[in-house]
Amino acid sequence: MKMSQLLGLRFKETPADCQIASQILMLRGGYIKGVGNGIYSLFTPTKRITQKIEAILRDEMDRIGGQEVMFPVTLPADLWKESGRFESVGSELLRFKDRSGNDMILGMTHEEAAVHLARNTAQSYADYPFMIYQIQTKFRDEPRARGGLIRVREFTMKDAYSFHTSQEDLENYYKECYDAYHRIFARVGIPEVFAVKSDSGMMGGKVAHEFMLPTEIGEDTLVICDECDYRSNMEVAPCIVENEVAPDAELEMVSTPDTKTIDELCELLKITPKQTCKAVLYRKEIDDSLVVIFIRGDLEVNEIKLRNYLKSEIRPENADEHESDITYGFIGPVGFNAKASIIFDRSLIGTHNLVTGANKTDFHYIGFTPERDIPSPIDFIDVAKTYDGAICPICGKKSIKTIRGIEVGNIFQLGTKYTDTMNMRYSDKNGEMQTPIMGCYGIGIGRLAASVCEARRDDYGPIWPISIAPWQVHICALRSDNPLVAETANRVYSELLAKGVEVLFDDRPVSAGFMFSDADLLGVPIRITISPKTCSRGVAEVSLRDKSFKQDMQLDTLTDDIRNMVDELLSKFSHEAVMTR
RNA sequence: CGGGGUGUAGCGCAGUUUGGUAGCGCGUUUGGUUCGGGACCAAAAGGUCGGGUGUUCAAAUCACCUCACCCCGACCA
Repeated sequence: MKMSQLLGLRFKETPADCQIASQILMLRGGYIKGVGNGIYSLFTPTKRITQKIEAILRDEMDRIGGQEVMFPVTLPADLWKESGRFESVGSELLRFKDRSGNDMILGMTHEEAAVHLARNTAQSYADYPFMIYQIQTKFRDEPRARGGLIRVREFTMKDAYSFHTSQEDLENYYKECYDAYHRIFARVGIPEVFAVKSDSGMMGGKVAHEFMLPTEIGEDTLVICDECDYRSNMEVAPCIVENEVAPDAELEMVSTPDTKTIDELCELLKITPKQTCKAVLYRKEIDDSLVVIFIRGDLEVNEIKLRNYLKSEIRPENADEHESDITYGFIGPVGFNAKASIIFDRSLIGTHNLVTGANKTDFHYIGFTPERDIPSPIDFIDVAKTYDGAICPICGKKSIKTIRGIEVGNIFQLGTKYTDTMNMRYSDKNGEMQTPIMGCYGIGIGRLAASVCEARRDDYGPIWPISIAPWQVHICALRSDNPLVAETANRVYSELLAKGVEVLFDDRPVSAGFMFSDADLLGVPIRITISPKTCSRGVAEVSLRDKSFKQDMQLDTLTDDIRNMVDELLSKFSHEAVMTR
C-alpha cells in the first residue's frame, strides 16, 4: 500500500470531547470516523488490524474444536420470545417491525440463534459435545456509548456457544476455552489480561468469568489479592472484614440532636464510622417492598450482590416515598418494627459496642452488640462492597486491592437456561430425552483493538504488536524527489512485497517531520528510512516503533534481513510460543 | 432516564455578555524557496453560524421550541 493513496486524515490537534488515549490516537491517526452516537466507520488500518485479530480468534477457536457458522443480524422476535428475553431485556435490545408488522430484533447476542441452529440438528448424545462460533455484527442500544471503540452500540464480536451432555463436560470445555482466551490475549499483544469471577447478568447461569485488561480508564472495578491469585470483579467479590475487638458495654440510648448522617454522628460522639451500624434502604422492583440493610457504618452496599440475593431488581429508597413509621436518619436494628425485610450484612459479625439509630428522632444507641441485643438469631448476608485492605477470601490476609480494568472478553456457564426454554432435547444412551447444557464465550473485536492501543502506545501514537499491526513494515522515503531515493525505495518496496511482507510505503513528497509523525500515528512495528544520506552510503536506517532497535542495514541484503526480522518478531506471537509461557 | 456542556469552513476554536459587513490557526488548491521530527513566502478556494418559530429596521448574538453530539451518573454482555 502506498501512503499517497491511503484514505484518512492524520492531524496533531487533540479532538474535542475525547478523554481516552486510544480514542484520541485512533481519531488523530485516521483509524475511525464517528457516524453517530456509538457508531463508527473504520478506515483501512483499523480494518486490517481487526482482520488480524479475527484470524487469531479463528485459529484458537478452531484449535479447541470450534466450527465457524454465521447467524443473521436480524432475527424474528419469536425466537427471543421463546427464551423470554424479548420481554426481560430492556431497551438495549433494538426492536422493530418489518413490513408485515412482525416483531423483529437486531441481534445483541446470539444464544437464541445458536439454539435454533443446533436444536433438531444435534438429536443424539453421539452428536455432543460441539462448539459453534461466529464473527459478526452486534447491535446493542447502549444507554451511553463512550471512549471511541471501547464502548459502542454497533460492533463486531466473536461469540461462541458450546453444547454438552453433562455439567462435568461443560466445565472441562469451559477450562479449555479459558486457556484459549489467555492465548488469544497474549497473541494480540496484551498478555497481562487476566480473568476475574463475574456476575452473569442477563445471560443467566452461575459461573462466569471476565477477561480484564488492567488500566486506569477501565469501566470495571476489580478486586485482586496481593498475596495470592484471588481475582474478582467488584460486582461479586465477597466483603470480609476484620472487626477490632471492643469491650462490651451496656446498650444505652443517648440524645443526638440533628445527627442524621454517619459523619455528623462521628463528629458528635468522637468515634469512627467503623464503630457504627448504619441502615441503607432499598425497594424491590418486584413488589415495591422496602428492604433495610444494616451494615457497618464505613461500608457501602454492593447493589449487584443485593440484587442477586433478593432475586429482584432494586432501586434506592426514594426520598419522596417515605414510610410514616420509619424514623429516617435514626434507623437502627434495636426496636425496628416497620414493615420491611431486614438484612444484616456480614460486616456486623462479631461486632461489639457500636453506635446505631434508636428509631426515635434525635436519639441513637451506644453500646450496641448485634448478637447480644437482637433477640432472634441473625442470618448475616454478604451484601457489602469490598474495599482496599479487606480480607482475601482465599488466603485470609488483609491484602485486598481494587484496580480498574477493561473487559475484553467473557465466558459463561449458561446451564440449560436457553436449551430448556427453547425446547432443545437429545436422546441419551438409554433413549431418554435430555436437555443439553450450554456455555458461551464472547470477545468484542473493536474493543480489543482499542484496548491494545490503550495498553501499547507512547505520546506519539499506538505501538501495534506485529501480530495485529496494520502493516509489518513502513518505508519512509525522505526526499522522494531525489531520483536515487525514489529508485531505491521503490525497489525495496517491491522486493518486500514479493517476499510476502506487508508494507506501507510513504511515497509522498512531504517533509521528514510530517512523515515521521504520520508513521508514529500508524504504529507499524518496523520502519525503514531511506534518504539521500543513507542511499549514498548504500544503507537504509531500520528501527522499531517501540524504540528498542535502531540500526543502519546494507541495502543489498536489506529485504532478506527484513523478511527474517518480521518472521522473528511474528514467531513470538504464535500459538506455539504462547503455549510455552 | 437525571445532571452538566457544546453545536460557527475538512479539523481545532474566537465572536454571543452589550444585536450592526463571517473571523483566526491548522488543513486544502496554485506558484516559488526549503528538506532527517508536523518548514517558509505569496496567492486562492471553502460557511444554510445544528434546525424551526418569534422579537427587531437589523439576529451567529435576544426569546421560545426542537434536534444532534460530548462529559458525569443511573444502566450495561
